[in-house]
Amino acid sequence: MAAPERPVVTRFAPSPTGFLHIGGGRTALFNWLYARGRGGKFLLRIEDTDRERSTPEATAAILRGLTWLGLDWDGEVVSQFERRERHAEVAHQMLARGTAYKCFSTQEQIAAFRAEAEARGSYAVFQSPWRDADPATYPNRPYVIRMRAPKSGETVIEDAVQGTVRFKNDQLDDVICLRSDGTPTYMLAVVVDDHDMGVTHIIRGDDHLNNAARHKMIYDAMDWELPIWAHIPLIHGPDGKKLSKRHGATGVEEYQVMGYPAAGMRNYLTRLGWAHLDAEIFTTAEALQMFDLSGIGRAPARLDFKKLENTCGQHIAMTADAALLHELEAFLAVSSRPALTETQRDLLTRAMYCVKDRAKTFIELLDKAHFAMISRPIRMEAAAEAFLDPVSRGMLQQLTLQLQNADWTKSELEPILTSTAAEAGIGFGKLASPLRAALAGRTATPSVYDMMLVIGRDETIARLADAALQPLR
RNA sequence: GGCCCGUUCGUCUAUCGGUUAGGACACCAGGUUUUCAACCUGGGAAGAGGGGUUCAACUCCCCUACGGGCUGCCA
Repeated sequence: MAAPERPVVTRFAPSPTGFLHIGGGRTALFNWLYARGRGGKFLLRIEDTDRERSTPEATAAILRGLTWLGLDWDGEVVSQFERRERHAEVAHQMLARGTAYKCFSTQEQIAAFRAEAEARGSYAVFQSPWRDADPATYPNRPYVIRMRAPKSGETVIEDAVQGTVRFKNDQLDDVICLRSDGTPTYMLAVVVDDHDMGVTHIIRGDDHLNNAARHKMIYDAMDWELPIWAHIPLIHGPDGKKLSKRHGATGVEEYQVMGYPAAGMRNYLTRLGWAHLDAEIFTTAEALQMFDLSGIGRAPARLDFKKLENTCGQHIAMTADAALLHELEAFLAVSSRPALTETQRDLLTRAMYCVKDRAKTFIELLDKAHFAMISRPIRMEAAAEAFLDPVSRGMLQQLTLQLQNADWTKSELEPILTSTAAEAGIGFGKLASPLRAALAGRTATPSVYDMMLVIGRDETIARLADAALQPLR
């Protein structure tokens, strides 16, 4: 076990082969929470050693995704590819220490070995004939550097999530550390980088649990201090299968475009596969206080969009108006929607109090605030127009007269509306519906009082007049 | 095939040998109501199956079933 007083250093190490996957985002979040909650460092390394599949566009997309989620990293982004000399250096150190050896077996020979084993019905791991060969017999052709792994006994991983996991060493082959072209493999590169970067806690997907045994052997071969491993289960789709495109959005940025607030995403993702008693809705500051490896579950969790929406809705409701407006404008930009005009921004600010506790996404927020964003003459939906029959129009005209000199407060408006309805001998709903139609051109809106207060007296009276003049169909 | 991991309401989960198995989302019913929501009240809903260990098992052990991962000169 590592010394507990070592300052915490975590890292996120994605391969730049596409956008930031939602599962990767959660892995990054867990690492970030763990480090930041303990005054530690959170590092970012791009595992770009696969030159065929790695692209700068993917790296940029990953950085954007992390930034949107609010996961800031310490120091420069590390490129694994740029550290290849160092990896090769370590491979040669292993050679010098005798914990690795040169293997001259060709890929054809290895493939033939596997094919033969499979034909016999056995699945033996490849045993290099060069492991104990006399250097005098080395041929003059390219070779790989393989780790000299222990052949008997077992390798034990103490995992903070999975517990004690034991691997029989005869199940593990001598992993290749350096390819025949002199480039490092993932197996070597991760260990060297994590060691050099001082990573103390490796929180990653449990698809790497098996690899941890091989990683440990490399740490041991170099006499390096072991990190704490925490292998977390992957996220699955609603049907319990591995999350894929057919489940809908898999990229973090897609969620941004769908209008989910980052704080809600963080909350939801934190709770997905992690729990602290009954904590459900919390701020990031609270999450930093609570988050711990011991709260991580061992079973894969399924994405539940309904719960995501609920969580996001609660975050929108509890976010301060100014911050909400700021994030909304960022949303408009990334979702290629028109930016707010000065007037719209002003009206939206005034409308925020009556729309934010009903919206689950920024798209819904905008929709609820529709009445405040439009300008005359407003477009009238057919269902709304249906409320503007001659009788209702007469009533609205009556109402307009009363509004001319009213104080524009809810306590003043309320008796005016109720008495207008009472004098007409109808329920309040019969007045509210045409009024709503006249004010918003829709049938579903915030309360008529809120709308009137937000748009003000002049605009209210103007819209009522427009409605009265609207040609009957 | 081998190795490794997992399995509590539909979903996310609490429980860390003794609970009427709790909460949240979702769902259903009722209430409130000027629309949509929101909100309030109530309700149904779970320990994969089988063996052990124990006075006592969701909790510990084993087997089976099912799901997932690894088994590359990919990461």
